[in-house]
Amino acid sequence: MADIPEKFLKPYSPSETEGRIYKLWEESGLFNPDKLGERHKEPFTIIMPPPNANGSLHAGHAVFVTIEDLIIRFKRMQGHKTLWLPGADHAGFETQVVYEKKLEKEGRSRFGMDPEELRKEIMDFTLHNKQFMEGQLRELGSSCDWSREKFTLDSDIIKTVYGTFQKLYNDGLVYRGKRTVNWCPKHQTSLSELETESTEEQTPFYYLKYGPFTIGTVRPETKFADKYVVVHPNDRRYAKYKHGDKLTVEWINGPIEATIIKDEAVEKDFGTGAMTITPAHSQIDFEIAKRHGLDVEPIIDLRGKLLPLAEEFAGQKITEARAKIVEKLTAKGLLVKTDENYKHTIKRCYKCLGAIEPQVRDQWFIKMPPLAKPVIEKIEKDEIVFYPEQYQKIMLHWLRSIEDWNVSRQIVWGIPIPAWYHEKKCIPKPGREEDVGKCIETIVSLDQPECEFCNAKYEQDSDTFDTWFSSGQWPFATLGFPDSKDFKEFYPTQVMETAGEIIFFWVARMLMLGLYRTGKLPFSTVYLHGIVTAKDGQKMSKSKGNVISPLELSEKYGTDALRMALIIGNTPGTTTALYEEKINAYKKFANKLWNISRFIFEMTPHTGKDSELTKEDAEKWKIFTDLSKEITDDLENYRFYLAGEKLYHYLWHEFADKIIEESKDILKGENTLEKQSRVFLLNSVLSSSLKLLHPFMPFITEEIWQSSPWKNGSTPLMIETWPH
RNA sequence: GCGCCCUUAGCUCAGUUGGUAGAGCAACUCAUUUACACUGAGAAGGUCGGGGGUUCAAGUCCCUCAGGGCGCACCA
Repeated sequence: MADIPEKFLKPYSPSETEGRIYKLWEESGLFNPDKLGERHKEPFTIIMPPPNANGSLHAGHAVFVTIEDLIIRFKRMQGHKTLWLPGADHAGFETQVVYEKKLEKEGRSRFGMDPEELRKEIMDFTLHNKQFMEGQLRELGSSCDWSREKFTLDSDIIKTVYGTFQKLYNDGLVYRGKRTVNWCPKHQTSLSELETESTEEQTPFYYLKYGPFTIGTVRPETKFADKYVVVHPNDRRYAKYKHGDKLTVEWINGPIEATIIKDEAVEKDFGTGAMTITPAHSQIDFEIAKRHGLDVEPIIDLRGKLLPLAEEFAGQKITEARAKIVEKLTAKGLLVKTDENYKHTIKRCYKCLGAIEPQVRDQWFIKMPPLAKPVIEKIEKDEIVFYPEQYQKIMLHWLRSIEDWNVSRQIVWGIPIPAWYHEKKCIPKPGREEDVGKCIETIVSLDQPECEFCNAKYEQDSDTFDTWFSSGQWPFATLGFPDSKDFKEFYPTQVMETAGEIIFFWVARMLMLGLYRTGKLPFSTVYLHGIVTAKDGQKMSKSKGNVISPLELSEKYGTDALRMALIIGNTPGTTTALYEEKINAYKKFANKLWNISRFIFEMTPHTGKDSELTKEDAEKWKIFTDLSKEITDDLENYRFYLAGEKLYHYLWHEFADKIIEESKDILKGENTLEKQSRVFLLNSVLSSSLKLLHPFMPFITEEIWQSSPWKNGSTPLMIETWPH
């Protein structure tokens, strides 16, 4: 019997342990790859997906922290020079929406506020949350290098982002132009395709008399100024009309001169095969208008209200105006019939689920096909490994049908677009009178440009970048592209681990922008975890009231138990249910491990010397080392769920239930050789098991290690050598 | 429309290149000052969604049907 620390006489207490252990790691400096010893040569890098600094961490964050920390701890023990670079995301639109809700509660609104004032307020809010979030990452055991932490609004990040925009502009891959954008009338900004979602709805489909034509529409409220009627060039029903023919028709607010347009975009079999177009509020109509040089007249303002063109309906919200307009159409005898069973999909803002109102606006776009092409080629050559592998196909499918990306947002919370526009007034500088008209209207530049020819000023674009434009450059921007030591040493990184949900938003953009800017793909492995759901498989959401906070769980059951619950049963890409019974099971496991250690420390005074194993013990050792190899192999191949389960099963039902139970008789017995062999076996299995288990349950394994007789000076378990 | 995935024990899910089904939880029967009740022992539970094919051998590969989920794009 040996004396053991008193704490082993009580059940394992995470709350008395975790803070102390984290401090021990952090003070050792070993999260920083530069502080790791000689053994750690080959770099292994993970760039953390920066959590949004606008709230608490949720279960999804806990998953990424657990998986990434697991990989990093495993690689660190194997002897890699590991860098896990943490960050925080200003999360442009997301944060602005969160902040707007806060303003709303306070009875305030962002509209009418001074943009600079608003920006400052959101910055304070974000920085406060950022600090809070960092504390939570620590509680979850993150062994990331805090000395290299980055924020998406750091000046060096912005500089890199501007550099990329400038390069895209110089290469002709950026353009500014009038195009139909997804406009959210509530949030007063345009959105990318990814930021909208479609819902199917049943909407009345109206057939309206438009002169000799009958046209179909679901949106009579946009039709006031419709002066083009479009039919397919091969439609025999309308063969007697020629492209460009004009005729006067009686319309909603009186007679209107209509022009006939023939365009192949019209489906002959849909409706009557004839439609009028509203180019200002429909992408397809806009494209038709562009092809034929037609007028584009706005009908709806940015708040979703009808413009003066609508005469008596002006100022009304489109949703309210529709019924009244239909009433008027009916009264005028223009309504032919209504199909009440028509189903179509409409786009909605992914945040407020309000209907998107297409608007034609001047916006910045990035040409995506040229950026996607080289990435597609690399993926086809298997230069990236996807876990789960079906995401390779999903990614290729998306990249092959990619569309240009609207990167300008009409919100203040973000990185301002470095574009400058020439003032309207233009008085030539003395002596440059003959250069009138040569002034460059738009300049992309970091600094305020000066006009060569006149005294006019350049004003900066008031829009900001889509957050994902800057996040898409995160791996090389955080490492100090292009010249820093870190960039040269740690780029390209090894693994990108993130939520499957943001594969297009983020992963695809990082691949494209990373390859474009640095010539190399930013990572060689993509691991995508699924959504964490409640026990019944329902998505966690505040409105359902089934959200469970990872920090509360970690306080109640211990971080290690939470981590195990998040790893085991969590295969890449699939949803994982997280619930208290499951976490509790691993809390019990932590205690089991605690008592295994207590038994061994108490009953088997460690001699510090290797002993010869009996034939029986050698067999047991062989079984363990085989398992250890299997676990290493599982971890190398990202099968964390399997490795975790195997360790759990072995330690509890083999080591504790069988080996330790039978050891009781051996240790009480008289056979010295058998006893020495068994003492050596128990110590060896436990010390190696703690190492194997450390990436999964870092706190308790480190705590036990610190009390163990085989501890190597002050070296934490965190950098002990991985068992071979 | 285009694409991806799922269906295995009551529940949640594993099952890596085809070798004859596993874990956790729940439920059942015992044990009860044990390193640990945050426990142990034991037993029970599945024709692997249906059908067909390839094979000596299929939960695993191919085809097909049914049910479910997801992504992308859509005609006013």
